Amino acid sequence: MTRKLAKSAISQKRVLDAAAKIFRDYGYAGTTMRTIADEANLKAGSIYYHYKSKDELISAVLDIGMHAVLDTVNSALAALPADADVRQRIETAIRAHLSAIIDIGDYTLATRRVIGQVPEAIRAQNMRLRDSYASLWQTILVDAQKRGEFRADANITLSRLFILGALNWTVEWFKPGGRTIDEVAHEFAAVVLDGLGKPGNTKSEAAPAKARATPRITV
Amino acid sequence: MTRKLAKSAISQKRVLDAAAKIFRDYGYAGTTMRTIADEANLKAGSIYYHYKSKDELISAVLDIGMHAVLDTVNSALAALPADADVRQRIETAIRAHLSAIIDIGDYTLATRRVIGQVPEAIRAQNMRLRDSYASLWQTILVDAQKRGEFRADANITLSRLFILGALNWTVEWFKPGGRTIDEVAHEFAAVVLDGLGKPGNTKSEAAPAKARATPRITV
DNA sequence: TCCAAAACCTAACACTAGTTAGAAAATAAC
DNA sequence: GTTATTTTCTAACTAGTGTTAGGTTTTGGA
Repeated sequence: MTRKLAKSAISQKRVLDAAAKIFRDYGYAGTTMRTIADEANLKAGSIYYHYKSKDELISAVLDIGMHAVLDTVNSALAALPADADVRQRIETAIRAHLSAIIDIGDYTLATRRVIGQVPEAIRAQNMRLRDSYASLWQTILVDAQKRGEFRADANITLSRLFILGALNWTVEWFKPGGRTIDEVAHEFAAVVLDGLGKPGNTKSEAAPAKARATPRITV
Repeated sequence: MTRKLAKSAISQKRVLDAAAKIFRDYGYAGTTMRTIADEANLKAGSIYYHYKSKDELISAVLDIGMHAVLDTVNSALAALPADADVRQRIETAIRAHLSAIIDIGDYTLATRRVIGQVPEAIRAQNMRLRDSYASLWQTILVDAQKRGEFRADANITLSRLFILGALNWTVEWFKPGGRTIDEVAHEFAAVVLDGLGKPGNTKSEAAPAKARATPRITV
């Protein structure tokens, strides 16, 4: 029956690339099949030969975007020597993450930008990947703490959320042509590992955190 | 002429509240005047008695949301004793920021969620406020560094972007009923000031950062 | 009670959305 | 070239968009 499988794959890729770019720029609801079609140099109706709905398109973009981050960070870590210390691991992971969400393509950018506005069903489907990625970081951090290279009282889960949040938000301000990714990654790693405070000046648990006279705002 | 100024303000507020909530849930393009109207218990056409366009609505929401963060953090800092140390200032600012974007209402949430997908003209208008807020943090951090309470080699601008990114991303994972804001703020402040590494183990500038054998990913 | 201003609603406008059926063009094996 | 298959386009449909003009109800002071 199927005598050929043709270059359908080529324009399917073209459509997907266009979709990623447009989703990134206009958000989920703001993206139009006709805009994607323009970008991919065909007509809106033709998209449906490759993808059977807008939701299937965004779904594909999200999967690719998430996998890109996961795979990039994973292989960057795998390429490290076995005896790499925490600082190397953290900075490498940060640099790989930033590279993925900034340089590798529009997929990761689109993913970070639209993940909050996509239909619930699609977001749920993307959750497994997000969880995998979270686990990757959690493992790095927990291991480091077990090996005694982190403060014993550090809350790893909250710290991970803090770090990944900062990394993800980078897409909102990073402009190519300014700072390099290496520069940013190095400074971020410094904050994560050393903090801003002067070494020796740390008194995390001894801080007068509970007995202050400041207003509690709303909470 | 104007014999009364009436409770127009009341339903104007009702419309605005509804708008904030819907914008937060569905994004800019995904939000419908009719959906907002439903939430505010009136018809779509009636919204135009209070606001003359959808853009004016989102604009109002953005302004309020941004002001809420700015004012909350500002007054929390002002309420601190004059001799408050860096740790107190940072933790207070973090707690106030988190309180604002999580508790004070849907406005800040909507602001954080849609700021990237709003028409350029509106985003530009909101920039002044964003810049003011950035300056506030920049001042705190620069002052601390001048007073010698921070590492001298810390890049304040990048650190500020790191911190604010992490704080802003909180809206993506924070669920009321789980961790308290105080808890999160305390741990975040600890990371910012002390880092995750063990005190005394810091070697930020002496780190073998440039001469590693790891792949540079794409960059 | 009256009445003008305020607040809201109805019904529609012009437009655009995602999607589809069927025709047309491009493609590749024979 | 012939022909079956793949790929694209055209043209439309329905549903929903922001917005508006004009009418209706509500409101509160006289």
